[in-house]
Amino acid sequence: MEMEKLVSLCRRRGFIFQSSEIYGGINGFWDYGPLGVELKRNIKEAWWHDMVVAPPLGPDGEEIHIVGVDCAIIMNPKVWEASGHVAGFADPMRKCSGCGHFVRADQLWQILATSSRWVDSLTQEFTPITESIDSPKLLSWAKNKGKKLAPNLALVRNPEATLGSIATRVKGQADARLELKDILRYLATENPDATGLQDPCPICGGPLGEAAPFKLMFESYVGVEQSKENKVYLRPETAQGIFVNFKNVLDSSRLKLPFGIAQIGKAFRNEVNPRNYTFRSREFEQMELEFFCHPDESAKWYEFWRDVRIKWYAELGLRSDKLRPREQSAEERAHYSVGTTDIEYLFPFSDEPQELEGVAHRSDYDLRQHQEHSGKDLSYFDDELWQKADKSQFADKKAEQEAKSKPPYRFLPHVIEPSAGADRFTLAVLCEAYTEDAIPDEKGVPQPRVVMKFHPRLAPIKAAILPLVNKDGMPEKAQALYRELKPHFNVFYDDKGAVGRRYRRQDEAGTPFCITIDGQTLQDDTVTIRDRDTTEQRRLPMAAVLQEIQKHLRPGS
RNA sequence: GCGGGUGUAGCUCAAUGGUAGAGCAUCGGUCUUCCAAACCGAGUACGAGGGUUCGAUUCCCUUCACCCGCUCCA
Repeated sequence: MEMEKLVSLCRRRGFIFQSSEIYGGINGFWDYGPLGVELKRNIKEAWWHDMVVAPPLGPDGEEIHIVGVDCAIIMNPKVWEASGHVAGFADPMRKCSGCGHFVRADQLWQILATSSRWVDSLTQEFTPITESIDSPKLLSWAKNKGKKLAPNLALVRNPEATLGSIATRVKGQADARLELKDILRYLATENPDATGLQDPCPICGGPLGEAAPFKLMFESYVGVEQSKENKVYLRPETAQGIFVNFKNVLDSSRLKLPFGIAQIGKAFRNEVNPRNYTFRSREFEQMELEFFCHPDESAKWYEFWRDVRIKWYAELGLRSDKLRPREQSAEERAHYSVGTTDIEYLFPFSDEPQELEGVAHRSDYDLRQHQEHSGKDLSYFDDELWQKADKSQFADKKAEQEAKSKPPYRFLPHVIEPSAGADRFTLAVLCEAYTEDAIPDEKGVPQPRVVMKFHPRLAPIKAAILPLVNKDGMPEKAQALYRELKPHFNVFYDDKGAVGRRYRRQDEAGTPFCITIDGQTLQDDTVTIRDRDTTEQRRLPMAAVLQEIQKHLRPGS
């Protein structure tokens, strides 16, 4: 399936529009239309229901307790210092004046040494490159391979001047062994007297500009004065709102470990390059659970939530051959994580599966960070264990107090975080649902059809009520049924045009059931119910329609 | 951010330095007995800004958006 077809359908039927489209749009922002908002709401509600209202039983068959919060998008900026986002999200980047490429300043020399094509080529021909400066050979490299691989390198642009300046400079220190770094800087500089030694771009060899912070968090100001003190950030993830409220929730809800706190909400990241429709947006919605547990049990809960989450996607219709869990390697994991599994989906726009959700074992990293930065105690006291403890082992009150303040009685819980992207799952559901097939017309000739095969729980419209023709009392019967169903779920009434056309319209909207009122309805109050995917029809009493449809909307169905 | 490509009606696509067309879709009407029927009628477009020109949708510049590749993706 090509993405353009899906994008076109989403626009045509009102699933997704470009934000501020009449002004030419804005890169990385999207609006959900009438059908899209229902789809995404159903996704969020399914998540909330299946995670918060009625979570599955735990690994030992025990009940799991999860509560929700809804935190402000703008928080005290210290939150983002504690979480590491201010540092991590403002990496100094250097821009190449040749090709415009950005490179992280702190990784430049590592990238040059290991993954720059032109440096590779250079080091292969001059092994070891640091032994000597072989001018004729460098000149020949510059005129051949260099021309293709590093067009903006000083050595390539202006070999004579560059080699000349190297000769002068290096002469004075003939015995000094030059590091690769020094060589590359010489090769990148035409006129060191004017510019000083320059750092080359790993892509094209052009000179890099000064390092400047590249802000990945959106900034704003609280209050009218745009001063440094008033600077705030739009949250880049919802998780931190949960961590900083850990104590509040604990103190107000009588929860005991293990338990979870869930949140669905918007988050913002100033992505370098939003791409692939809504997949990488600058404003997006997350569905996050922070599950707090005893450190000794964290591995068990990590595996539990990972498996629960994979199953959830499969149940809501993502095909297992396109869905895959991928355990991150130790090098790939964030520094706080003891284990992370990405749940990935094979989108049509990519050859590689892309992340829908990350299930991360965050250990006690976040609570510890906030405890240190805020100076507030965020530890958990295991009252139950303390009650059971043999107090006679303590010499005096002081020893008792001492014991109470330490593990196993008092400790920082570990956290398992299943963090899902609502927009990404919505996109995956749209991709998965999009189907082209053919169904026979009145003459039996197969006609192409586009049908969105949503799981009934997620479908924006659950049923359409269609009078076969607009006469003989059929519209009245149909209206009565429409009014009966409407309070329970989204129903659509359509009496325009031929019935076949109306079926096709509902197919594109992904409506799982079409109820048709025909001549027989007038005689015995039965109607036909058409299955979207098979187009087969069954006849059933009008009075049984509500229950029949509801049967398919129940969680787990 | 760079390189390449694309911007004309809701969609798919024409034509043109001088009044912008079609098919499908949409809406209204006639009709109606199960999978985009027929007929009649209607509305809707040159992404934005600037320049050249008597006149620009067409040529030039800038910009914005989208697609592909590179890059980025705590």
